[in-house]
Amino acid sequence: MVGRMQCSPTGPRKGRARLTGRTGRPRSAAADAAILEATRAALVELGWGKLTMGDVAARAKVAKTTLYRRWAGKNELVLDAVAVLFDELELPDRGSLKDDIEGVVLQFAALLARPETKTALMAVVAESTTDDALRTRIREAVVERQKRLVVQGRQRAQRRGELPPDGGGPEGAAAAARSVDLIFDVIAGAVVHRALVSGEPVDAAWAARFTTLLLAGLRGLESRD
Amino acid sequence: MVGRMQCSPTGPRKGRARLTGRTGRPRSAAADAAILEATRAALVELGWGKLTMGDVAARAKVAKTTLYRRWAGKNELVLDAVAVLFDELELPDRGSLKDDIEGVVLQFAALLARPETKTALMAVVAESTTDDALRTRIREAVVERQKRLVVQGRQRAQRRGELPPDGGGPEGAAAAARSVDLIFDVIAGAVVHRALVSGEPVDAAWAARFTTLLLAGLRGLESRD
DNA sequence: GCTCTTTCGCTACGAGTCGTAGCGTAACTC
DNA sequence: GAGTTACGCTACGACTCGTAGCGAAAGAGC
Repeated sequence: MVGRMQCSPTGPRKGRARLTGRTGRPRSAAADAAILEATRAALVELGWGKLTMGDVAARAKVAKTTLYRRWAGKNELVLDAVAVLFDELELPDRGSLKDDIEGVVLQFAALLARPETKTALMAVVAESTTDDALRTRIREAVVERQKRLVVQGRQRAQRRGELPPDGGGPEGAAAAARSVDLIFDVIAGAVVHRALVSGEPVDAAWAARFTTLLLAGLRGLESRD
Repeated sequence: MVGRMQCSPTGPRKGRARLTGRTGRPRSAAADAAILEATRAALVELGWGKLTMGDVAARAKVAKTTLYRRWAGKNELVLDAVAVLFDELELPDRGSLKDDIEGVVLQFAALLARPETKTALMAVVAESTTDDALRTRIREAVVERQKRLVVQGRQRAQRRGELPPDGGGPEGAAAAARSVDLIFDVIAGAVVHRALVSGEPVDAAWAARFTTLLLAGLRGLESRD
């Protein structure tokens, strides 16, 4: 729920918000769900370019004005509609760093194979190049949240002894953060580029080759850093 | 000139086309240049989302109908307008594979830092997910043409002895082609992701770290492939 | 020169989308 | 019950799209 304009849909209140709860008719949580679902359906059928606010409203069976009361525009709506899909990504423990990476690469590829995610992700990123607020939202809703997978995989590999532990002190923490950022960009970037720009399949064979490359690089990088 | 509808702008004819040359008033090459330049200017000022065909026509001082006579729509026009920028990329020989890669990474980053390229590239790729013809054009006009940089860098490194030579026979050639594809997706993907999705700068320090990672991976990959 | 062919600029048009305003009604809090 | 907010609906001006039709311009072929 990144692009919501005000707040407080119907549902359980948190903390002292119960006391300061706003009066009046609450927003329908069901409408929210219907709108986001309708947005995803419209993305599948029409793609980003031909998707219109009026069409989404009709699918969700809400008034067009209700859409504009909650989201500033198409960008924010679509971002919210697809951001939740990225939270489904997980990092199952397959016993080795190589298998962990291959697993997450294939999972990510499956997500990007869905028509609603691929058309929406690229389009929203494109719009974010001329909209700073949108860029911030993308970072919060997608980028930063998925870095957890890299952090998690790295910790596991360090526990297994496959990678050296972080250096001590603030310096070591900064170096570790830089490594996480770099690895994240390499993995996500390579998969996205292969799938959407090159337009070729991210299958098990490619994932294996990519992982081999990355793993060799990781050992070289970590041993000297 | 990928998205042109028919052909033959004013200019020197090639081969026997001189004899079979069509009669009638030729298309204005100056108008072509003005339109593409106007498109880039509009991209800078408005970004993909707010760019309109009417606006481009006004900037280029041509009639809107002239635009539609040459390009099917916004997608094709913008692709042609930015594709030429990618041809400026070169691979200067800096003496070592590491320096060559760092150089091309920084060059690519500088290209992606330009507002017209970043907003256009992502948007056109997004549209291509629901338009097969457009996807093919992107591959021809951008992707395949830039793979030359990888091929070139690889050959240089092999000549220097920094990488092992390709294996013999059709099998070796296929493996080499797969390697080129993989490396291309990793380099281009990582830089694009860092610059546009993560939204952080691709500076010399990042390029050095990335190159170190890739280089270690390359040696590991090539030695066993 | 002349004719033929194609492109050009211009105007006008219906269709579709945008985002908002206004209104009466529904839902919930105190 | 009073107060407040969300909702559905309609209508609207502004804008963009992509096309059609016209007369004029620019070159090719004779």
